[in-house]
Amino acid sequence: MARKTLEKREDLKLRLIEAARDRIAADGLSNLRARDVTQDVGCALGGLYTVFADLDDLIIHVNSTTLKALEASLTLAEVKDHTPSDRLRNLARGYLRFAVAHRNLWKALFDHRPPDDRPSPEWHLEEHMFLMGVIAEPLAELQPAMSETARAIRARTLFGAVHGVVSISLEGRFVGLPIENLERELDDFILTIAAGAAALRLK
Amino acid sequence: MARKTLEKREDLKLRLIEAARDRIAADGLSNLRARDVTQDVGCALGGLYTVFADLDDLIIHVNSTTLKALEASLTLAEVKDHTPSDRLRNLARGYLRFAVAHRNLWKALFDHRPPDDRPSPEWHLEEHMFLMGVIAEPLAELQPAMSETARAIRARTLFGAVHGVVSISLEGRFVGLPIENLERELDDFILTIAAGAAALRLK
DNA sequence: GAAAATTTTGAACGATGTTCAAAAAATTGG
DNA sequence: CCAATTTTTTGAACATCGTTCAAAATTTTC
Repeated sequence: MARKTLEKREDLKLRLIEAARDRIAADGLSNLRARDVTQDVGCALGGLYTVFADLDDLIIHVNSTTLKALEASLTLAEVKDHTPSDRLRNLARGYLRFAVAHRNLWKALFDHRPPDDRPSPEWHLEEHMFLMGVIAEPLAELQPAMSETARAIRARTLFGAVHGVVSISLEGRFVGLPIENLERELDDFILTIAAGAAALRLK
Repeated sequence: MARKTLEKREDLKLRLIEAARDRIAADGLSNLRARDVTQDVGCALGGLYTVFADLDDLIIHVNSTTLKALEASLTLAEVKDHTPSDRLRNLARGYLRFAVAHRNLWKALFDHRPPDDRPSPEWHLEEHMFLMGVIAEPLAELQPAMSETARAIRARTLFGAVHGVVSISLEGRFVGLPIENLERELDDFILTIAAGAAALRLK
């Protein structure tokens, strides 16, 4: 009956991910401790290493669930029959709101650096790609003349820009500045880019 | 003769900063070890704690020198009698080139997170402000109608965007993509923003 | 030059991720 | 059903950190 043990392993895995997620959400990634999560789920310290390669592996799995939640959040905000500019603005807003609502989990997505000799696995890197994908769509409408590969690069650039703006807004010392102001600033930023893209297209 | 001991302390401080900088530049911030830097300068392990509060304090001083180098690099690229759009593009290029040339030192600027109960000192936070300052200038030309405070926020937004674009370009898996392509992409991005700002100004 | 003050030292401490031999539990065979 | 065997789980032990602090080394004072 190998079935039962497999299920138990999978169950432990899920419970560890959930415990780690709760810990990160509450105290931040830098305060995550192997001893804490194993105690939370009621297994021995070594138990963690029977289902995960190491703590980084566990964190990657937490980040994976966070990415899925972000994906759900963003695709929900997607409305097909808006202008490309509106759609990009909604995506940026959705990203900002998710970051505000799940600050520590969102920060963990980018604060986590796997050790040099053990980079993130391919399957996790690919999970990041959907972010580029959802951006690439409205971008295709905005600049239809662009080649597929150029658009992929541009989508990455756009995501980097939005992420950078959200990051610097939420970290720094400007926290306390009302969310509405951040959102308006981000709206303006996206609007400027969309207007610029449109203007250059006409030239 | 308190003079001599003061000088020696100051000298140790400088040598530790230099050793730490070399270590970070060579192996990255995450591979910096107190035992390594103290061995490099030839003092005891505890010696570090006679001139710095802790390792974070030393890292902050390394980051301070990096910021000064970045400032020198960016102000050098500044040419007053260009169009605002050109000046912003030059700043962005300068930022990208600095990041590429001093990858690990540049990454340390943002990877370093002081512990929750010991945030970065005020003097170091203010060192970041010059980055906003150099951006605010060409921005003032581009959007003269904007209020001072709105422009400060916009400068921060713009820096966040450029930093985000450079970050995502240099990290991710796209490394290996020729610098020229990154630079062209960044140029286009800045150009788009400048064109958008100009277009919206006319409306 | 001896006593006092100061500086430097590095062994020791506490915290942390990780390992692995042994204990516990589950499976198998008769 | 029980004993033998395999598998799983355990947590003490280890290695590696940053940090401390009493003692040694040095410098200053008188």
